[in-house]
Amino acid sequence: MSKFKSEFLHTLSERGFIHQISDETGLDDLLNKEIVTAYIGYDPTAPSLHAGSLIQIMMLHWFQKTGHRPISLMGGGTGMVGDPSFKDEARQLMTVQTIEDNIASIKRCFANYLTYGEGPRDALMVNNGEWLTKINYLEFLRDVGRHFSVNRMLSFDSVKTRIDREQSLSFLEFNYMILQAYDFVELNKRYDCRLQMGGSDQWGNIVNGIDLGHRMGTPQLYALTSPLLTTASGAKMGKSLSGAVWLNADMLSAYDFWQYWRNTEDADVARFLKLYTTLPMDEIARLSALAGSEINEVKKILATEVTAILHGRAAAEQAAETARKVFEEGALDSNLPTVEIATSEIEAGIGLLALFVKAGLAASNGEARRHVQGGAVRINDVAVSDEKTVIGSGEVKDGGVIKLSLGKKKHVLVKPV
RNA sequence: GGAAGGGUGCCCGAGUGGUUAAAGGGGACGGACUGUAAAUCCGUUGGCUCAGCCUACGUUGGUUCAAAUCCAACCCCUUCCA
Repeated sequence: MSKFKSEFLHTLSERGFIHQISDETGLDDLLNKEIVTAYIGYDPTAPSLHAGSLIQIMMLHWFQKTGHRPISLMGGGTGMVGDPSFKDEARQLMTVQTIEDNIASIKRCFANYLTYGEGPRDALMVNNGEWLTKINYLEFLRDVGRHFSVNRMLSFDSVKTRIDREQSLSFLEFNYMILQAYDFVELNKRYDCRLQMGGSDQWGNIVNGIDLGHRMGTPQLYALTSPLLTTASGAKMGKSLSGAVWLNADMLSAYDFWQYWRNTEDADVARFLKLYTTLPMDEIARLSALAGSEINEVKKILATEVTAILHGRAAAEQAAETARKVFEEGALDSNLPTVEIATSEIEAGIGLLALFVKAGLAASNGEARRHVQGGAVRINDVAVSDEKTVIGSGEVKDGGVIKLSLGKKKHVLVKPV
């Protein structure tokens, strides 16, 4: 039983997306009455978003699916400042070029979750650099700045971490929340945007936008935040065996993405099915009831469903099949991540350590050496304990590849070309 | 501009002349056990041509047989004063 009338809030509520809403009843009524426009902002701090942002993207997805118009806002302007919220220390400033490149790269993954276009319910891709870069400082201070109380801004939890740690909070960063508040007002003027969503760490920034709206004469604006997601054991979402779980395929293969979800903790499976897949709730309820060895099958479904939305159904099933061959049959599958290397190098013989570095399985010879000493290294599924081993063409198997394994889970094929 | 405190490895944090590639913790990675899970236990966690060598404690110089540790200048941060 949901207390919400609107399909959107009902869906988000039953799937566990909601942390806080500024005015539940007001927002519910509005959503029930008309097509609403909402936005979520993404700062271009890297060339790709990672799994930590996925929950936000899914919110926009459901927003559109339940009949409303989502805006994905690229922080081309705010990215030049850097959000200090809950950060221990200042971020490195990015160059304008980096920001632009990152935006171009980030944009690509959104099309898998949202339908963009010109229709009333089609999603919009907007860059706040459009208006932020044109701001005239004095005008801005007089029109917008006068509505902000520094006393109040200093009291926000989001900046307290910084203050408490006696880390410098520069004036530049301090302005971030003003710019984000202004974004909300600007998006209201331009697109009649009424709702801003985000992670719970964004609450202060969003509420600031609502306040600014009041003072600058917008209609009532609303805030909705999602819980800050950690895994059951407390780790932040989006980190994996080897770094961030990127959404862009050129930074993380569909196979590795699938693996990330396959390795979900038992305690997280039900929650993740609701948040990250679009499977119907009754199906999720059925899957969540499974336990013991069956939960492993559910994890595969989770992995395949999440991967299918991002990388396409075919790629997801391919990843599942590759994993099945590798883990359940111990076989070699040509769809494992592959690294090409010159045939001449193999024929001449290449040191084991150097090969692992080339394959991206180790950052340095020393790290590779330690892995060998730790007994983690296998070549063609045969454990290797001598770090001085030289790999030659004799190691190339039928498929024309050499299989390198680090631990039980990381496998890379080396292909001479 | 003045005064005081501070800048140590991925992060936190000990270390005030030699036995310090730097305690301890966290994180990460590997191994064992399992179910490609969690928990637990064990190991690793600067680089290299690895029983040896090189580089490292904000930066640059200096003192010394020997410096993260002492001195000088500079840079940056915090707090208070102007």
